[in-house]
Amino acid sequence: MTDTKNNTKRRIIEAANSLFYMTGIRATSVDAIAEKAGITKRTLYYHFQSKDELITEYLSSRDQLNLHVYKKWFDEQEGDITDKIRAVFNGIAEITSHPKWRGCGFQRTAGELANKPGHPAIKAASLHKKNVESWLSEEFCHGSLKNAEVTARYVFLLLEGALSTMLVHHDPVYIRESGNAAALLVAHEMPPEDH
Amino acid sequence: MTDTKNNTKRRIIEAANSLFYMTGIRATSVDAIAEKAGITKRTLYYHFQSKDELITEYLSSRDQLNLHVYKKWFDEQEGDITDKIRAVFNGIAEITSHPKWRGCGFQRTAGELANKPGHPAIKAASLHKKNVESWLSEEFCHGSLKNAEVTARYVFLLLEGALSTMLVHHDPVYIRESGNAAALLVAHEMPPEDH
DNA sequence: TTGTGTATACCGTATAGTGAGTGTACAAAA
DNA sequence: TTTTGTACACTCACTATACGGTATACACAA
Repeated sequence: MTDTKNNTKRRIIEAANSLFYMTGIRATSVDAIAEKAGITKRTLYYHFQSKDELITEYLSSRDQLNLHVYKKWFDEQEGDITDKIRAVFNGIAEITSHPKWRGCGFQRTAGELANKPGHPAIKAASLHKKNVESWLSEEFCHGSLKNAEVTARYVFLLLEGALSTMLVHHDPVYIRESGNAAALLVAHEMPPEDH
Repeated sequence: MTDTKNNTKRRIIEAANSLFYMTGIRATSVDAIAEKAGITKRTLYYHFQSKDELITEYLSSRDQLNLHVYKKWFDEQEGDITDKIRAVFNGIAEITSHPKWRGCGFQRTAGELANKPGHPAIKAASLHKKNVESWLSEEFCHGSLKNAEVTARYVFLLLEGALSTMLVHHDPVYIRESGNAAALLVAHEMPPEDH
């Protein structure tokens, strides 16, 4: 049945998501994923052609989910754009402080696959990051920022810097300070009546 | 002879450096390192207790080397601090555009070892990043910047963002724009007579 | 000077386990 | 009857590390 198929496939991706993220791509065996999904390895290979394909689908499945979290923090914050941007960084500071946080899955996967240029999973990571930047750019346009695109890129770069620094230092202060820098750059481009 | 010992040890670290960086930590076998160093695996284990120890020494050996490159770009650039900072980002844009560039080794190693909190190699990565930030802070102090420490952190975060973004997108434009943002934040803190 | 003990530096060969991916068979659904 | 989804048992290559053993060099006692 197609329904069963999708269900099994979803369970596999869920198991892959959890293990790839917590343990790392290379350190996670296909056996472990199959076991966690409650199926045989042979069944996994019925649904996916290879481990590489599974890696790619894992990352792709995270794209909109992660983006949605950022959007929620942004939208639910009262105030002007600097307040909303700060809210995103504060949100990140909070979730990355959780002991189960293991860095940005997209960055880490791209890092592990750095020896395989052109790997589809790297493209999935690239796409996700482009989506984050585009979203920022749109919000800044709607907010009538002067150099919306460039500013979005600055904020995006600070976001990436905050994430990768958190992975190394495990100190959320860096994320909040990154948010300060972002707010500063955004305020610099705000129309006069808002500031 | 101690001389021979150091020589062998250095050769091992050199081989480890090359393979760990190009291929990744987990994807590199101890066998491959021994072979590249031209020794037996038994000899490698005579000089190093474990693969983990080798990983740690590999990263530690890169700390001052990488920092020195940044310093050189900074020192050799004529002009004010914004010019010098831009020179650092331009230098990074150049080397990261080389086809053999595989991302920041410290970030990538921290990413691969994310499932082993407290791993000595992660501490080595953390130390290196602290050294980069401290160096920036010192330079900004000597340059009489107003909020030297905070500004150094901002620039550091942009640097990390530039490196991790380059790993995902392979587009050096991001690095130059990151340099623009850094220059902007630095200019904002410069004493009036210089600006 | 000669002999003996000990540390250094190295090699070749196991070993116990894990890795991704397959061949074949069986059951249920279409 | 054919297709679809699943399982068991397997291959073969690789992996970190352990073990047993050897050649050289130097220190000190006879």
